[in-house]
Amino acid sequence: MPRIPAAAREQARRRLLEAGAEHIARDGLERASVDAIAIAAGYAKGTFYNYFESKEQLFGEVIAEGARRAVAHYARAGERGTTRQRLLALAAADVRVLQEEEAFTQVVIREAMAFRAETYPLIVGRLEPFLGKIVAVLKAGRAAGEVRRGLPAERQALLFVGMLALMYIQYWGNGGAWPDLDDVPRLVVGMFLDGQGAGGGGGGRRR
Amino acid sequence: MPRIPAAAREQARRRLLEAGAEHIARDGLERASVDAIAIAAGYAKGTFYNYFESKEQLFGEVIAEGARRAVAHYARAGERGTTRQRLLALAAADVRVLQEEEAFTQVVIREAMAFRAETYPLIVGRLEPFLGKIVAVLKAGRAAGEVRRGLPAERQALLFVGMLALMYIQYWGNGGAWPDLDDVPRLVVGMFLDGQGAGGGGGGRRR
Amino acid sequence: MPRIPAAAREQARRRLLEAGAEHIARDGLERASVDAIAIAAGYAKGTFYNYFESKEQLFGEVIAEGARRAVAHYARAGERGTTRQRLLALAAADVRVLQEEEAFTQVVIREAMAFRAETYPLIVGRLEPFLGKIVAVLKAGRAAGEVRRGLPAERQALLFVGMLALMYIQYWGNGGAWPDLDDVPRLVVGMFLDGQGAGGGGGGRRR
Amino acid sequence: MPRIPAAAREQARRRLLEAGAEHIARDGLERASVDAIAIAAGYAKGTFYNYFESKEQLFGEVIAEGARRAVAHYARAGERGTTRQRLLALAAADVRVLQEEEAFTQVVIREAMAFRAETYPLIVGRLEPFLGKIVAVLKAGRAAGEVRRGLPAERQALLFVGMLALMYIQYWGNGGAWPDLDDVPRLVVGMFLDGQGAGGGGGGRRR
DNA sequence: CATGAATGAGAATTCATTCAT
DNA sequence: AATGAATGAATTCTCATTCAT
Repeated sequence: MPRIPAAAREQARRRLLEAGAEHIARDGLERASVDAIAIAAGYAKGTFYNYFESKEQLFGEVIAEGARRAVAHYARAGERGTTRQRLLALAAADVRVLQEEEAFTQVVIREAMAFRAETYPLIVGRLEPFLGKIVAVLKAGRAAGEVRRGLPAERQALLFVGMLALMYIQYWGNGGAWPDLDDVPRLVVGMFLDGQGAGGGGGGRRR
Repeated sequence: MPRIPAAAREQARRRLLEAGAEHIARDGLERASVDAIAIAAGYAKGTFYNYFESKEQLFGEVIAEGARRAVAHYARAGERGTTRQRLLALAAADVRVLQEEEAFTQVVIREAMAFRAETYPLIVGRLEPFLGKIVAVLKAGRAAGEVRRGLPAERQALLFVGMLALMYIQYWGNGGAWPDLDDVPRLVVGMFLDGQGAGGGGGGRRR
Repeated sequence: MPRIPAAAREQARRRLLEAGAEHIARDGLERASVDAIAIAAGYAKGTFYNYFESKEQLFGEVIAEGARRAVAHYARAGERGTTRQRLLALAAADVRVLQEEEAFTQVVIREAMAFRAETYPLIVGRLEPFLGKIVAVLKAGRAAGEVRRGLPAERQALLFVGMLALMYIQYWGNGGAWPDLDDVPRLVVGMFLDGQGAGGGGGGRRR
Repeated sequence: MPRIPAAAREQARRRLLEAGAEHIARDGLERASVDAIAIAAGYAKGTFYNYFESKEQLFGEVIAEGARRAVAHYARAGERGTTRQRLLALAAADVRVLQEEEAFTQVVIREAMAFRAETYPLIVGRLEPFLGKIVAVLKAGRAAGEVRRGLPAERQALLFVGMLALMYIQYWGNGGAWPDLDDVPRLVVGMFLDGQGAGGGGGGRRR
């Protein structure tokens, strides 16, 4: 097994994946063209098929890769502190993923929101590691009396990531005008734990 | 000028609109084919173009019609009671729209979540009447000390509908397994006002 | 036979014919649409087919009508004087036709110039009456020694109308800038009889 | 990058261009179908679009190519002799173009005669080189007293090519029966310089 | 491996023509 | 007679995928 070729091969694949993510994020799966992706990656059309079986397979890989990259960020977050602090850390990690891998994140979120029976479980599956972390934090929080028990922790975790996604959608939808990405963790965690009713804890002070 | 045609014409248009909503909801705008829509409506391909200028125009009309039908439901909701009660009524109205016009609602939500710069403002515009109602309730709630003031009421309203959409997405995404649509108003309003932290009211009173 | 209906019918037909000539002149046979023609004539699409079997048939009728109207003008021209004078009168009659029936004339000339084996004989046939007049003049001219005998008079006549058409084409082709239509008879007859060589008469001074 | 392809590609393009010229010459731009052209060239429909952006672009290229091929023939004609001899040589060169590139020539002439504001200047532009040659000959002829000065030389040149076109149209219109193409230069130059009046060399009675 | 020419299924759209009212 | 809704054949153009070099 030649060592360099394997690396070279991996690099070509990576470039195609990145280009694919960008095009699919910008144009959607249908409109993104294999030709344009290959060229953006610096290859000719035919080369694409040396690395991916089809456009759909690329799409799956983009989602997988997006999830993989996210997990790397989550790994070091949410370990310590109160439930609120740990959730803030997880949300901040997610925002960092968005900032560093915007195209991949957009593809994942857009597809998640398309709630197509074919891809929805796939995506939930991919998000599993992140969700798992959140669930762990929430369960600890429930044990500590910091989190309500009305819903299963797994549902709560889905709501949490859903609220993150809502923020991103707003952010993308109005061209970055609101919210400031740095505010997102505080906003989401505040919303998630306290709600907008007047009863709860201290909503959103400082940042 | 024929005598019945005005009505007949309207009915044909309606059938195409319904079929269009269903196909676009199921397949997305790109994948939905004019041919299939026309046939599903009981017409030949060419007939479609006697009623709509293009697939894109149909899409716009589907969204407009979806918004129109929704508004009719909202009209009678949210008039009286505490903020919580009024929000429950508004959410219930939205759920009723979903139940009665599932395809139209799916198209609107899916497109809203696709956050495409071209359609996002359009959709927000269409939702204006509903948002307006929510904003009014929230402002009254803020005046009564029942709603927090950390965010502008308009942002809060967007979060509220966003959370409704999240529920629908879950609902569609796992084939109707959860949540039960009848629970959605309570879930969303509870989440929106109280959050999942342990501080607030008693989370889930059953129904 | 009801008298008025017959007249009404004739009038409807006439309006469709005029509208047809204009649209075909402007857009060409392919691009001209039956729908647009009918509407321009003040009728609905279907009515067109009460008067013409098809768009192609309309086209034939437009050509026939164009020729018919032209003949009416020629009828009174070219009767007397020298060959040159008589040709001038015929050319002037032709120019008058152009001015009064521009759409019909354009259709006829454009189609003649498309030299399609299917329509070319048809058109030549339609032009027969005009050509006949010219041939008569030319034959008299040949007898009088005013016209050369190198070619059959029929060929000469075709050249003569061809040269008229060339002038019209220039006229239409550059938006009416040149030649002035009033100059056309003098230009064409001068060209036809004298050529541009230096031998002959004095080309073209004033008019 | 393949080794031969440059040549192969050029050849494919050429075949499509030829087929396009033939179909457009026979059927006109509207009626000619991309599908039929591709098949006539020995390719599948889609291949056409690897070489041309649209049918309209092909059309433009056919005209350009027609002009290009013509210019090559003109290059060596009309250099020496009397005005009559030089015009004969130019006309002969044009006839040779017609014979060798009949389809291209037909397209150019048909389109020129359709006097459409969009293409007319284009075509006149393409003919520029040929017209320039004629103008040069005519100007020399005027200086030598062999050509009349009634019209600008540029107009005279247009008349000259117009008369050539008239001959071709007759030729095509009646299936090649008349005139014999070899006679065309003599016919056209005779007509152009001397006209059909009886004066011949010197016989022009003025008016 | 890379390339890019060739392919052909598919999609949108147009429009002449028919025909029931 | 007039109407205009319905039709479907035809056309242009796109693009994922294959494959010979």
